[in-house]
Amino acid sequence: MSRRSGVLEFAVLGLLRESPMHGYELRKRLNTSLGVFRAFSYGSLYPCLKTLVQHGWLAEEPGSDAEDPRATALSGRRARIVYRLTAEGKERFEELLTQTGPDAWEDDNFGVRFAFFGQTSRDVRMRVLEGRRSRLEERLAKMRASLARTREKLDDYTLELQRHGMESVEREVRWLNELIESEREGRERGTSPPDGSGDTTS
Amino acid sequence: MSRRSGVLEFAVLGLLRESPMHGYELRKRLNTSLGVFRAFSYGSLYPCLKTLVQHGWLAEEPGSDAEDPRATALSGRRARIVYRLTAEGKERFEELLTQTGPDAWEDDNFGVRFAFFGQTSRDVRMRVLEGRRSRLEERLAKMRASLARTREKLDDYTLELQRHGMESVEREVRWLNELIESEREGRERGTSPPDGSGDTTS
DNA sequence: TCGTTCATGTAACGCGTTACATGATTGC
DNA sequence: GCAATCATGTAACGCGTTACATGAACGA
Repeated sequence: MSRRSGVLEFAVLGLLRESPMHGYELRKRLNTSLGVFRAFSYGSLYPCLKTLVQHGWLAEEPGSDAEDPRATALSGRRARIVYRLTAEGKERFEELLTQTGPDAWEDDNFGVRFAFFGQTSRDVRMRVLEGRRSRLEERLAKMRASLARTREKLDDYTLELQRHGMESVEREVRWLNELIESEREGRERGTSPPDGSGDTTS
Repeated sequence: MSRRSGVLEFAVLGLLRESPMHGYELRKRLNTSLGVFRAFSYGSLYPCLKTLVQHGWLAEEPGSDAEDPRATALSGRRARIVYRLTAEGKERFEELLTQTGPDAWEDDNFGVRFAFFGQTSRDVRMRVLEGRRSRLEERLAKMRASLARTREKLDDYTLELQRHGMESVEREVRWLNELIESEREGRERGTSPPDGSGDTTS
């Protein structure tokens, strides 16, 4: 077996849930819709697609003017392979959506998770948001403690760096608070996030 | 050969420049002074130390007695190996400091770079800061373009995510502007960013 | 004496990239 | 016809982690 990726698997399943696509297109979407944060390469994508097919979560479909991609490939003509999410694939995606990971799976890949909130039920959204918030706050506590211990020993640049780092984390916590709040005041539908205007405290 | 790490190498050389240390101690420093951002494990550290010794950039010392008061403050333990930066190591570090990398070496590891600004000359600091700023602005341009192209097709959560991402980047650009400004108004010395005072090195 | 922290190290794996190889389609 | 882009794929490497193994000293 190979490539039990995690993020990539999740993202692929999520994108294909909206509509079938071939690999090339898929990669472009990964780098625009989601990919402001993450940029995957073909070297990751194609092997991943293969294993997903092997698991039965995706099905290959012939491209537009060919019947069987493999057969046409042998006859010297390259057709694109369009991937479609199977019923099992849908289940799998659902499972991954719900999964409030045992590890830091939600931490590094929070962005990707968030990108699929439109597909997610409200209570899972809440769980993910609150989970991230609490981890960030934990981290913040550590930073503060560490800073209190070593403040005098650090030079000014290091100090400024830490200050800026903490500020960023604090800012994200506030952002999460807003999101959680706006989830809480009843938006059952998968749309309409907080508010259009980005006002943030300074 | 193994482990031509980059960041880790840089960080180790930089920390050892201040004072000799053994691996265990080194790792702790990596996870406090710098390590709010990066946390290295022994599995990376020890092999790295070995190759640095092979290159002649570090020298191993028996590490018991009182030649150096700081490194041996807790002496009496197991035969730990204290690493000291050689003259060649100092050169190497200098070289890495100056190196305005051909790749994204400055991008992912900007934090670590910044942490050693105290050791860095003002013009190099400027180059690094401006380099990062321009890369962030470039990225910002891409995000804006991509957003303009696909705005209608994205659901609200994705949109909010991108908005927040851009805001963060914009914020960092402003931070960099302040830093650059404060470098520009004549701080020839190796220290004294925004607030605080004091001088540690050079 | 027994668990914890200190201290050093290795092997295997994870997750992804770059570089390479191949061929088809489009546009000038 | 020839370059650029579309499209798929593999092999090798990069950079780091976790899990494991070892052992000395400290504290209760």
